[in-house]
Amino acid sequence: MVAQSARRPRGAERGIPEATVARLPVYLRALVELAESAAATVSSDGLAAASGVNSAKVRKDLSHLGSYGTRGVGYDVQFLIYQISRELGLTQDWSVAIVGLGNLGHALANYGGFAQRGFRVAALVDTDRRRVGEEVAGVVVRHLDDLDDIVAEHGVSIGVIATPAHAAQDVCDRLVRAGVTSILNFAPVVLVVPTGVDLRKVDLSIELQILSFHEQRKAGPLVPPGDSYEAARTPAAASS
Amino acid sequence: MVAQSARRPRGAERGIPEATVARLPVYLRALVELAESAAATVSSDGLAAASGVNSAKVRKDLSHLGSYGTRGVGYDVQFLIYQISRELGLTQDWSVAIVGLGNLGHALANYGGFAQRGFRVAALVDTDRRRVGEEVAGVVVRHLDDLDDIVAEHGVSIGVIATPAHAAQDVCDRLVRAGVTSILNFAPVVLVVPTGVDLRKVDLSIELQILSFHEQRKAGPLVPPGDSYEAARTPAAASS
DNA sequence: CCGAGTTTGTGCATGCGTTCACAAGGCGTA
DNA sequence: TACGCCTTGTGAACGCATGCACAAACTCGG
Repeated sequence: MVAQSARRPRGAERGIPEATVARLPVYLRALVELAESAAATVSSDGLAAASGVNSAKVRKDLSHLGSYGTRGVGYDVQFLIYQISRELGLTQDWSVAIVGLGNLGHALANYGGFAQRGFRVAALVDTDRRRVGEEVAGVVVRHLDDLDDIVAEHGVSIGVIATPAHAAQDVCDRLVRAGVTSILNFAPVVLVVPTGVDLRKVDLSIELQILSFHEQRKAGPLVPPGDSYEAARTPAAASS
Repeated sequence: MVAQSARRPRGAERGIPEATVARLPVYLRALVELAESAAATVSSDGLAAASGVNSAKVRKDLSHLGSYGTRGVGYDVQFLIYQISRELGLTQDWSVAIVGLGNLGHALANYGGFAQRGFRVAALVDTDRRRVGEEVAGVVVRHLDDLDDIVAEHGVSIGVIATPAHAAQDVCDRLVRAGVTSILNFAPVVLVVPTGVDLRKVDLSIELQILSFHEQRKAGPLVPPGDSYEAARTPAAASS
């Protein structure tokens, strides 16, 4: 799903599986909670319970970072928090630009979870002249045409796209041209990026459709497979 | 990630792989766009390009639904739209309740992408007495304590949790008790649900952390692995 | 009716991710 | 120091997903 990131053929050294990377933030959150309840160490079983996975997975995941546990004891909570933070690149701050200030863009700009992890919302960008100049979450909204300057000024490396679908690819291209190398896309559209740029997507409507699939299975399908197409020429999804 | 959903040991018949289910909504969106540009048929290559995957995957995915293509021609766009919609359960409407009307809850309530796919935002729920009674996106906000009635009234089967983390598990329990069997969680916390309830999560902060990991790799790690822990006893992540 | 061109459907090989199960290793107590 | 207890780290087996490559099957033109 994500682009590449240099092949690293040598052994286990330095090659962390993508599935593991996706779980590290979950462990990190669980560990921070444990630290708050004054726990000094935690076993793979304990961390597994707090993260909603099984303990074998926890141990294998953590083993990719190095041998940071102590047999018979567990893992030092503070030390593990530091190691995971470092591995995820959270020991430095990242500047984020959010493009598109509709409902979702506003929500993201005000979302507290970003700043907590070292992500600074450095810039807000829109094309609507009425929104430009306005202040949202303490940041002044600027125009998309100034993107190159904005990215350079703040050293933005991560861009968040919260525009309507039809504008997303253009915004994406502009972000890439301005020098942004990681993009998080909320627009319901497939984006194309050049090699070297990482792209992740969050699609609210797709999540609901997956739930719908399983929900239907629970009740048993109402329509027998393959049938009754002619009786319903206009399917549920009719517009873009 | 999702709970279970009855084992179906028999052959290829009726057992659609989870990875395929996750891609069907993407195909569906691409097909609807193709239909708008008046295309009658599409090849696996064409659909693959529009969906950002490769054509072998498209063919294998679609083969799980049945043999709906014509060799030498491709797939009938309208027919495929209908078949995927039916498989995903989108030929019926689903009632959705959104709990928590902060910035994100508002954004979700106003998000047009839901209604388009047959998801009706039937109810908005909050605990803040000042918000109860208010109208958002044409729906009156009601109190969490009335959840049982609300779910029963509207036949809600899907719940969306957009509350702060500390309230999420309680809200989740209440939803389950009221009869909701599918839950989409936006709160940054690991939820526990009984067997038979499907749970999916969207975590904005985790997505950024994954991007951060890859971003760091591009530049080369600033801190040599395993070192300098003592110099930085307070990691980036310090609060919940 | 035939042959060239096109595109599906799928068997097979490969790789990644998960899980089991256990040896290796560290701690505490006597 | 020695022994028993606990937990990590990992080898190995398994299962799922991906992608290749090709036979089967359909269309169209002559």
